[in-house]
Amino acid sequence: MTESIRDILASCGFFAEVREDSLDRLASMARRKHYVKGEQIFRQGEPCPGLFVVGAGSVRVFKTSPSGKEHVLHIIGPGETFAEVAVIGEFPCPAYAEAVQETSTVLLPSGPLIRELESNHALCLQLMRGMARWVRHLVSLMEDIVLRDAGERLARHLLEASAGESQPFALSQLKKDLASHLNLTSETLSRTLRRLADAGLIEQLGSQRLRIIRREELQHLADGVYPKL
Amino acid sequence: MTESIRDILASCGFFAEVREDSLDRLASMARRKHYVKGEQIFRQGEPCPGLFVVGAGSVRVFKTSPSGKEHVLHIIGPGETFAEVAVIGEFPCPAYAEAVQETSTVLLPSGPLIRELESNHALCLQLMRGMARWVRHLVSLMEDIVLRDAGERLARHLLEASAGESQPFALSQLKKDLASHLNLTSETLSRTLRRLADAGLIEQLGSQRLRIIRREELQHLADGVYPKL
DNA sequence: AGTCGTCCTTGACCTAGGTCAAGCCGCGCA
DNA sequence: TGCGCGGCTTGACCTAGGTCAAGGACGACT
Repeated sequence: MTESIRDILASCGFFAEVREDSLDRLASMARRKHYVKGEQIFRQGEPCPGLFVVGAGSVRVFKTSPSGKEHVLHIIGPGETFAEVAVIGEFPCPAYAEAVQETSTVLLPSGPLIRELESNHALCLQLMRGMARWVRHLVSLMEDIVLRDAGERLARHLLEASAGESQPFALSQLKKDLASHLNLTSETLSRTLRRLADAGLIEQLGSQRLRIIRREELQHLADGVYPKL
Repeated sequence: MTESIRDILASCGFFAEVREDSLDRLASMARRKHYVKGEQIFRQGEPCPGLFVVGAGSVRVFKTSPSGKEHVLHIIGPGETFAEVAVIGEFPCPAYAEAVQETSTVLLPSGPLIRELESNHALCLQLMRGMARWVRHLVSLMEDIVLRDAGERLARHLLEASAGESQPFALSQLKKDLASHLNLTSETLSRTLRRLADAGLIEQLGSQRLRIIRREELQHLADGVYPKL
């Protein structure tokens, strides 16, 4: 819990290949920020304070519509970062961020970080690759939302979240947040899980854990080959 | 039409701040590629040939679902680039690309470009900023699709496409492609345009041009404040 | 001028998924 | 040990937008 700034930065993929001395420089410009459950980290439209690295806890990044609906873009866990895009593009926060639980982060303030980027080529390359991954993820999320129905979307998500193995695993977020991420209501998510369970493709173990029983068929469903349900 | 490779690169925002000598290096590694109307440029899943810069014409970048539906991510016009993300992330083409019309492009092959990036800091910064913009655009498209209804989506698109002024302007793409981009069917797009026209917010001039009449109200509609239609 | 091939428009109908309402479950707290 | 509250489930109903089908407009060839 009381990891040092250095430790948290080092645990983050973005800074994996950065040289020791520049890691020190980054650490010296960084501040720790701590948030209680439900606390707002920043609001859409605010100037972006900098790049956040999560040390412990998790953060919900989401957008809202005028009518009050919200869409969670991403849940960020330990070792992951957020707001990097706004820092680099130097535009205001494009979304809201809020702590799901008690969360500790490291903040690399925009100004110094941008200056560091001007001179630190390795860091620049890293961030660029990180952003490329983020774009790919976004595009694939969009693809899901636009091209697939609820069942296919959910199947794809479960396959990815289960990380390959057929052991029971925990959803890394509340069902309602997962539903929002997949652009579903929690009611529909609930019903869809039920159908998968009834068809014997998965098994629900309590409300946060589940197990994939017939990975093969779930994969077919995700690919849209399966005769639906 | 027969602009030089240099000219096309120079016309592209990405390379605006790149020094003369590295622009020369880039030009020397580049090849021209020319496509006829409807020709495939690359297919999803193929290794990415490199970064494309459009000189003339336009390119449709889209994804398809197993069931055959397609979603156009972006229409790329002169001076714009595509496939940069795949080059930088070194993953396969994440979508299909196809020439909408007769199109000429410059291709900067992946290998040499990546090597150039390793040593060219200015180029690296440029590409990073370009990607940040692309992420912002993607997020805002997603926001539209997920949080807004057909009317709001269309209103937002029109306001953006009209580039501020109240002059008549041309849609930069076929209506069916625009519909797909906004995740609508062309039927719904047609009906929605009709409603806007009936309400006197816009005027349709032929099938590719239109004019915004009551920008104010269109803006309200886009913002979701307007009492719908 | 005629014919074909796109694209666009319009109408009638349908359905995936959202909305609303009720009840249940599980956990933290007194 | 009971209470309250947030999250989850289920059912009944509704609607935005998709699907299907039938023209209409317009340009590119012959």
